[in-house]
Amino acid sequence: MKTEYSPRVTTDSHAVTLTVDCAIFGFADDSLRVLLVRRAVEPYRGDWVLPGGAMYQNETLEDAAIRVLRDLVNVEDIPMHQVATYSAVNRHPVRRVITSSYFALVSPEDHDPIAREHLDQARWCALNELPELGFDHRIILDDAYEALKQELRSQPLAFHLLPESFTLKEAQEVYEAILGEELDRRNFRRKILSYDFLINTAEKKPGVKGGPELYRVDDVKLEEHMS
Amino acid sequence: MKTEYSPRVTTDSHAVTLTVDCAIFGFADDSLRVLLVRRAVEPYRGDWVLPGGAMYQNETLEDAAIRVLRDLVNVEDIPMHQVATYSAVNRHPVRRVITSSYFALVSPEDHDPIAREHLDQARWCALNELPELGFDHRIILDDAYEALKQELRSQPLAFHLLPESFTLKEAQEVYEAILGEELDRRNFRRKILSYDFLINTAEKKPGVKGGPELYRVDDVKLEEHMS
DNA sequence: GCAAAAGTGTTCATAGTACACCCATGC
DNA sequence: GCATGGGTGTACTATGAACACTTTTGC
Repeated sequence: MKTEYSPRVTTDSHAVTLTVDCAIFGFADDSLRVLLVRRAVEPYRGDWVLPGGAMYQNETLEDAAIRVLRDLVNVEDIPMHQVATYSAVNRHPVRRVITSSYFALVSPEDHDPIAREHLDQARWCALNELPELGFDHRIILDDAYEALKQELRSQPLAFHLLPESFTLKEAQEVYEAILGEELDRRNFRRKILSYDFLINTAEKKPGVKGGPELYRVDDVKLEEHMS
Repeated sequence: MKTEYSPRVTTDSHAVTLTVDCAIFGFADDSLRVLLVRRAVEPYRGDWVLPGGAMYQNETLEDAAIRVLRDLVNVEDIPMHQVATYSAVNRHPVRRVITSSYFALVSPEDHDPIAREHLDQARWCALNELPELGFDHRIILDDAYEALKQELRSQPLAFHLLPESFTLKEAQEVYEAILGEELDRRNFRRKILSYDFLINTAEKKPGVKGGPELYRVDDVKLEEHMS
């Protein structure tokens, strides 16, 4: 681990710490999960929280969020979306800590998360089985989840969760898990096929009843749909 | 344009300043304006920027934004909306400054803005006549303007700009100025009358051709529409 | 062959957009 | 009385929601 300093933020007279907290969402076991870590130090020792950390001197907040993501699940090139900045005076019981939140959407099976430093556990937690979270992280998580859903409704940002080729049913299951609601199969088909980044491979997925067709994404055209 | 600023001797290499910058929008002379101030000190001396300032020790970012608003135009009880946080390492040429942006919508005629401290001018500037802005404030302003438009499309947040009673034409002019586009009179009527917070006062505005009817807002019901 | 899943099209409701006529008022 | 602006209603379009039947495959 690098020996970086987290900058002390000066306001008019006193020190404020600036951090990022990341809601890293992943799709596993047919449900949407979020990566939580458990604190091994005070305050909130033993409580689950969103992974986060102090911003370093020569990086942006987004850099810091990407670093947190990389250190935890060893994933890069995943877009981080800024959600909001939380600055309540007493949100940290000891110091003044202001945090900016980000969310990302990854494939959990890629790598196991690693609990580092002042953490003793890390796990993918289903959204409907959340423990109580330390600090104001439940609010941050809820806000991030709303932002994720809103983004997904207007942009196809979940296709990197799928394998190289996939059935529309699999894509629909990802959408349903993220949005937390069931979707009509035909309406879903029509909607995502109306984009033009899905390519029918003319192959059928073997071993599955019904013989579903396999699709893959045209990365160039998909990129055009991400504004 | 930009001139030389006094190079800073680094005394604390880990210091970051946390500020707010406010896009305070107002409706005057039939056009949407934004409050700009001119810097009287380096860096960006002589350049127009969004009003802002450092967050104090015992206030939130929102408190700071409200304070900036109050100090400049002496208006309170106006909702401030957080837009985003900007943390590019070199966005301030001298120090590391991270800023959170807010927007608000006020009636400019209420009070004249006051240039204080390290500012020498303040004025309401029409959005289509913007000067070049210092720092990255043009980007911040553009983002805030987009956020304002998006909010207005989904929430009736402009009615506090209107007098106690007003005609629908006057309301429409406010909407058109903010959204930057002309609206169809009948569609606009239908849309805002479909909400239930507008009360027809059964009076007509005197001195105006056509005899437009005066409306006022039911504050309780309006509040219900603000989520 | 039969159960389960995949592929396909139509209808309806809703929201937004475009548009034309009559009425009230100021001058 | 006439020009200007205010008030009203209808048709078109796009978008999302609801819904049923046929075809393919695993077993």
